[in-house]
Amino acid sequence: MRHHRPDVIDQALVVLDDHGLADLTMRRLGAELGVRPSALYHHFANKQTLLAAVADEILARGRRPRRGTTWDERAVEVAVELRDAMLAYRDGADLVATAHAFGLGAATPYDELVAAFDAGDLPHELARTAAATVLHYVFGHAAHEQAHLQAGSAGAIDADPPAGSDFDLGLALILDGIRLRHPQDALTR
Amino acid sequence: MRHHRPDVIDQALVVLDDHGLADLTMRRLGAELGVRPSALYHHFANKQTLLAAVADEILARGRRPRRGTTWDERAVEVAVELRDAMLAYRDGADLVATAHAFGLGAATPYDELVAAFDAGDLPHELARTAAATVLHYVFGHAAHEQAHLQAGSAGAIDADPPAGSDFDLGLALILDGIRLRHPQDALTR
DNA sequence: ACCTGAACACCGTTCAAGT
DNA sequence: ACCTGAACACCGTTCAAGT
Repeated sequence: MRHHRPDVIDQALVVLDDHGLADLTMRRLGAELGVRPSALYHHFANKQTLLAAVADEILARGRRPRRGTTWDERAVEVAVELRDAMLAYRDGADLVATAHAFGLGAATPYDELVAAFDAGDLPHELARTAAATVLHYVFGHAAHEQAHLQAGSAGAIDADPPAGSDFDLGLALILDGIRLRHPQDALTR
Repeated sequence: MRHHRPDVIDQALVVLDDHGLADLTMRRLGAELGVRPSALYHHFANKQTLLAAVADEILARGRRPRRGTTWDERAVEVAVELRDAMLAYRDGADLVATAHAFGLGAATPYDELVAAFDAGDLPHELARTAAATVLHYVFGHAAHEQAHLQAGSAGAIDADPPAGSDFDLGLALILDGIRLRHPQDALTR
């Protein structure tokens, strides 16, 4: 059976969701495709590149229409969409955050956030910092929450209770900090 | 040569700083200690536990006296100390953040942040969310910055310019969001 | 208490060669 | 264009046995 790039990505998502990021190996992925591991290197230069493509696919599958009209509504939409997209796959947050840290893939959420803040007439440097701040928060919160979820089913971890939906509260808190620095309608809400 | 737990941790920090987290393997660490890899399992149950101990040591070495008097000054101090501690070792942010996500080690910064916010008479649930938000931001920002630093010397990564010291701006933004929810002196500054 | 020796069950990656 | 076969240079972990 001959495969193309998208087939490999699709199967990688299946392996990821069924067995987790640690078990998403080139050898296992090859096996599930009925192919030798070396065959994967025809489609991707290395594992890191493959993972970046998988991260992008996770974000693409989570994409949804924008409904908000104001700059802050749109920023929240981007953040929530990103979070939901990552949580839809096992270890999704870890995978997407790592790919982003490496500068590979997952650039669009950042760009969309910057665009939202730019549209809000924030000074551009503040828009970039605000976007990075929101992004780091969403990545960190999702990764932390997901680590605890997988800990529930497996062993390990004793720490604090599941983060649950204090996500919204933390996000609102950051957004308020941003609104405070908004030239016009500061805190008009 | 016979070693004790602290010797192993010290050498692990040397390997980490010299060669990075990816090269911090049980086999390499054993070799640098003049010992078989299996000997390390006398001191630590597994690699994850060892890494958690290394993360704690990084934080312990970065500890500094508290000077601030107000709750928000102390929160900033904790955040900056945490960031500086992680940046002091190669891949430090990645290591500490991962250990924290796994619920192993690195619990003190969170506890200290909660204590600071509690001292500020914030509702306790808000204090916990605020602490988690700051923590996620610090982890994310430091890990991202460090990934770009190591990218400068190695290959890969094309993305945005180094985050530099917009760290303070992002942190101030979050702190303002928290102050907004403060019962008394909201925005007294 | 701390370590060795030897094994088990894996990894990512390269590369000539096949169809 | 897509894949095989075979190899290279590694991993973490276990466990009986040594001192």
